[in-house]
Amino acid sequence: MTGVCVFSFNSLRKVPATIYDIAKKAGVSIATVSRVFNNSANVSDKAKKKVLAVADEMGYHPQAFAQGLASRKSNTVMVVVPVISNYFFMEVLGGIQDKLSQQNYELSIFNISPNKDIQEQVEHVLKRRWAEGYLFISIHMEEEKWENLEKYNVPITLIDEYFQGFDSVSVDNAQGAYRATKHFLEQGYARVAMLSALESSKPIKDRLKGYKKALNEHEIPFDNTLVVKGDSMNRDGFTERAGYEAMIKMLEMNPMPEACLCASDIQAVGALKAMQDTGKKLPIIGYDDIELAEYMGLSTIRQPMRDMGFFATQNLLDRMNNSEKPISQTIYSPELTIRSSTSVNGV
Amino acid sequence: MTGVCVFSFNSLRKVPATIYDIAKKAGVSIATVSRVFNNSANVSDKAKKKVLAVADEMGYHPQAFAQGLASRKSNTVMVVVPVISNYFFMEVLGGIQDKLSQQNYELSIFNISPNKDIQEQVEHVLKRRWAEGYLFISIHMEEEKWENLEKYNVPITLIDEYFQGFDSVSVDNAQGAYRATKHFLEQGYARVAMLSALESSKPIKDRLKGYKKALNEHEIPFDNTLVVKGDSMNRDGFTERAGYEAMIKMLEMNPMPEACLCASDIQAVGALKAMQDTGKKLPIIGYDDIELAEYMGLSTIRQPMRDMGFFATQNLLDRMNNSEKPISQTIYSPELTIRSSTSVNGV
DNA sequence: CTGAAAGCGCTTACAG
DNA sequence: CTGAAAGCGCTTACAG
Repeated sequence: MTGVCVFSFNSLRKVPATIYDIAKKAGVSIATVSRVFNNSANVSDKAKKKVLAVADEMGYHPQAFAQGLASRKSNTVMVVVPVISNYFFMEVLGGIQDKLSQQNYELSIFNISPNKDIQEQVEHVLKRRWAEGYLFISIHMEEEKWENLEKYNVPITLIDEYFQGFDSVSVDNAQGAYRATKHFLEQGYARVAMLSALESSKPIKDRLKGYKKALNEHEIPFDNTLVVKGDSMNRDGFTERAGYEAMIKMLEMNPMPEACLCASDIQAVGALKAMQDTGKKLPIIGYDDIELAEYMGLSTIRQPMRDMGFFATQNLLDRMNNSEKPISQTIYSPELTIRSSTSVNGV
Repeated sequence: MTGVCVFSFNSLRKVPATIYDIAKKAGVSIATVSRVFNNSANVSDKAKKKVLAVADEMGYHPQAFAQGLASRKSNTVMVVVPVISNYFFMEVLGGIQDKLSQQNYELSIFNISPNKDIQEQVEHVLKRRWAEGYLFISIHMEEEKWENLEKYNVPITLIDEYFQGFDSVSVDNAQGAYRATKHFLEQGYARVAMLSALESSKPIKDRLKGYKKALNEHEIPFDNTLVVKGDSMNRDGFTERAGYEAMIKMLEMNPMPEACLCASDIQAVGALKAMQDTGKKLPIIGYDDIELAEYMGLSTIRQPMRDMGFFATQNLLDRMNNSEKPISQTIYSPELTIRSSTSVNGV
């Protein structure tokens, strides 16, 4: 019954070695073992080798939580997001990882539930002191609520949101919508529609401003009926489905809009499908420039999502190392990329 | 200079309250405070209220690391992935979050770097004992290496990988490719191509098997030239670009393949673009059924990514609560979803 | 229901 | 270069 023996042997080894075990076996003090693993201070080569050998043999490695408590450093960066499964976050996360992988930090993710009070959840997270620094992606709150977070005195960088008390990295949403609308108006289209999403969401609010501004410059009165959204409102309406629904509505209008600016590429994909299904067509511009956009011939407003994640993380790490660093507000300017979806022949 | 006063006041509060501060101020022992926050045991209503009031006033909340060390529970689930910014992982992650948000666990993410030794990285992560349970997504290793992990005696669930020593949740890749190929063959196509990716990647290997099996059943000899991949190999070639490149190659073949099975929807998107750019066309089937597929009219092999994440997490939590639970291997059967990309008229 | 006390596994001045 | 010792902020039997 060798199998059983092996098993019980494993069971005995269940309790992992601690720094004491290593110290004893290596014939040194725990302080020395600790120093070796922090490859800090000056430890004799001999001691170091011995410790490493014993540690390897016993499969020892310092336990993160004990280290964290004793050193008062968690070595963790926490990303706080509203929903995880979303193109924008995925790209931003990619950038965050690119930066973080160069360092030696753990990455934790905290999902803000849309059903509970945001501020409460955020404060709860901060109070636990799980991480040394926080990246908030697309978390939108009123000024006073952000202000209220300053007292935690912990490094925070905002992505896709702005508040003067914290470092932030965002894109000028109004500018993006303005450029897209302007483009259409300059092409001679007058009835330019906006394929929208949840009105109360921050990006929509800002983009609506840019849309109106462009109309205004061309002395075209704002027409509320030209701002259309779908009925499906999961993910605040930033989905293929919602885009499809909205475009169907537009195509049924009489007269039809002449051109359309979409709140996201993903909605634009739905919109393209709607045009295809109905056989009707109008030029559209997306928003984001996700990787797919190029392959779908979708004209779009480019947001440098990956760069934003990378840069924000760099910024956060800088602040973690130097809390006196002046607060920086970085605002990217989105660019219009023209592809086939804006041409008269369509896709 | 009120502003300055407020600031210095905040600075003084920099050191967060501990359980001792709360205990003293509430006139109870630290044990009682601890009990209140673990809403465990029996604490008198009076004491509870008092503690909670004081804690709220001082902005106190137990510190995660200290709790973790003392209780020997990290309350964390760690997801180990090769790349973070990828459609498949994003969807699986979504499922994981769906499940985890019902519980009270932290989510950590560890990125395996493709440049370093996988096993080493994995072992390092386990040794740190950061999490109570681990979800490995698309991490592929040889049997012995997985075996070697058993000694850590920690709950692990594999997603998109199989090893008999751990719980696993995967999809039958051979089966998926088999079904897609079979579909084409039954339609009467003989020269069915496979738009591939990095040959050494596990899913590609398995899918190639299914592809061959179907050919074999129809007594069609395997033709290596019909297995084509792109030149861009980032993300192992599972990108729009690689799909585009591969399809261009196929369309230049003489004679052209009659139909094509793609290794992922994202590659299929690139392939569609290639067909459009060249004006040539052949029926294709994707793989994954990402949300976009429906809107692009892409026929595809459906993998229940979100479900897999959800189910795997449930499985992991179960094991964390009961290490005696028998090992379970869950294998999903992928289904073929027919849309317009397989019809003769194309998309 | 409650408290005193030991312990979780490390780090880090301090003294040598 | 090295060790003894205090401390990080909690949890949890144990005894009452």
